[in-house]
Amino acid sequence: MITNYINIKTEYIENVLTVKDVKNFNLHDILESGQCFRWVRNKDSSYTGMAYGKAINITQKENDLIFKGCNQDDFKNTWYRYFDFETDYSSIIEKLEALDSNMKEAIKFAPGLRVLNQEPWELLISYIVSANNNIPRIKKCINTLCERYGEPIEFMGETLYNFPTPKALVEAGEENIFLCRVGYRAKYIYMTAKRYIENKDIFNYRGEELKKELIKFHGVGPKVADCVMLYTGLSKEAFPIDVWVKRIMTQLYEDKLKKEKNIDLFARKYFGEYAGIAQLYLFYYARNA
DNA sequence: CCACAGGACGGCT
DNA sequence: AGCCGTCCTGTG
Repeated sequence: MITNYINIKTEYIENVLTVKDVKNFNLHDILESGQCFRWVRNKDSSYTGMAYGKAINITQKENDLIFKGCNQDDFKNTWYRYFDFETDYSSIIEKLEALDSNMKEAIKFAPGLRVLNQEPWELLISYIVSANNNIPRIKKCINTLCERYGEPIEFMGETLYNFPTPKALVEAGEENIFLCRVGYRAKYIYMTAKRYIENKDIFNYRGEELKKELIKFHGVGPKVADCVMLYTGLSKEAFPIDVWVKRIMTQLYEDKLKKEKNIDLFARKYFGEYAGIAQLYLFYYARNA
């Protein structure tokens, strides 16, 4: 069974869905780019993970993506958007490459990167955990929270876990959250879960208004707010600035930054509506090149 | 044992 | 408004 979507086409046989001839898509780079923390790489190089309550196993073979344990509705309703297939990266790359040779080089290093559309609540907590923390430990903390307070799901002979609900974290309490080795962030996580239950509608906001609302949560500053906005797909203009991005931006755009010393403002003017995508290329390039 | 890495907070000026 | 000590854990 063949189905045509905007930008891609898929083939479906017995719970295996193949996306054919993908362009600007590298599964490994996308899932190891620091924007998500819960995907597990298997020995056969496939990735297993969950989002929006659905478990999946994905393998990339050249320009084909093989989704195991995926029916056509799951792909249409969840994974098509999760992997941002609705966005035409070729045209965005063309625009960014036209800006300068720095962008050209960063994109050339990992042209298969994409910004995922992840779940807002999960990202809010995940990026509170990420503050003042490194990626292996962030993953460990989040996995522990999921194993202890998330709903278990059986998938291809193993047990996966949904991300804990706000209610589950409130019921766990600050002391038990602390035992997941999140350190002083336990208080932030607990308070955020409580506040989120009262303010579930915040993700109806967009842009600067959403950022202002996000920063009202304890443990959420400008960087965390930008990450949540970008990696949920709620704002592709958000430009999260961590030490790596700050380092590479001051290095690559030294002259241009003399006029506009606020990196965030400069980036949003310079990269425009795709600042967030530019950030991902630069971040990955700065960390791995 | 110590130094360091990683953002937000809160108290200070 | 900006500066800076503190928070916790893992690694070298």
